[in-house]
Amino acid sequence: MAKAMREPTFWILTALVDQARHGYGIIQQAASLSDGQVTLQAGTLYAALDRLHAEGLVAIDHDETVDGRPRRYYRLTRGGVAALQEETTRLERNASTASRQLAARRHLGEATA
Amino acid sequence: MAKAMREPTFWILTALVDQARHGYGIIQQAASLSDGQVTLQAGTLYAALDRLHAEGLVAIDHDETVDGRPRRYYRLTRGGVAALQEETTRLERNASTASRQLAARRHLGEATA
DNA sequence: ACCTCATACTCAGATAATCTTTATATTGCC
DNA sequence: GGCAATATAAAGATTATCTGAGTATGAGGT
Repeated sequence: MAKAMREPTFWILTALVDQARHGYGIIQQAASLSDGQVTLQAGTLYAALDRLHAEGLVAIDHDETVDGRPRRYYRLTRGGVAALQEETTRLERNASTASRQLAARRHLGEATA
Repeated sequence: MAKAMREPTFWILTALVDQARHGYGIIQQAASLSDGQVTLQAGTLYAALDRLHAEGLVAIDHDETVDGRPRRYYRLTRGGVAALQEETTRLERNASTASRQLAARRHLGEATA
């Protein structure tokens, strides 16, 4: 079965589509894009970034140091963009299949409890 | 963060929308609805059905015995229909957000590698 | 001076859904 | 006789994510 991307991973990629961002910036962008519905956990995020980097979906853009604290910026690779595009298409298809089935059920008077 | 439903779970619920089905029937319906893209594993399926039953999203419709082998039919509860509807809406929103971001990127000439 | 909040990252341990594999059993086809 | 399809169950492994703690700085409030 087509390996499903998990939600946090999906939002990380989506947050990086328009520009390179550092960890905290990704968390904020994901929250903003989802109208506050998505709150990425720090532990999830950095683990996922390591994994996505190893898989070649994100690359390290550059490192900065601000007030003695390091900041690492990440960006999508071409593979990352392609993966997100594929995933988006899959989500659309899944949603429309379920929608169609749900609509068909409604026609029938909703017998089941 | 809104607890994300995993794909196999999503397909099990979708396969049960129109009628009660037994395990093997669910596997076939999921394959059919997804044009062969989804192949539910038996181990995943029965574990998920137990879980979904415990959560009240699916109910046992009835048991049959065919050739000495038991067959258990499952159906969606109202809660199951509602959960699938919610999940479908979420998928649509997620997909359209990612779509919008991807489209915006395309405008910019795709600088990043 | 002290506290809290926002920023920014790291790591250890637990949880939970899924996957893999194995087992069992019958029917029908070649 | 053996293999594929039907049909379910259960043990063991994998893995992404979550929880929670730790480290550290600067700004704003009391």
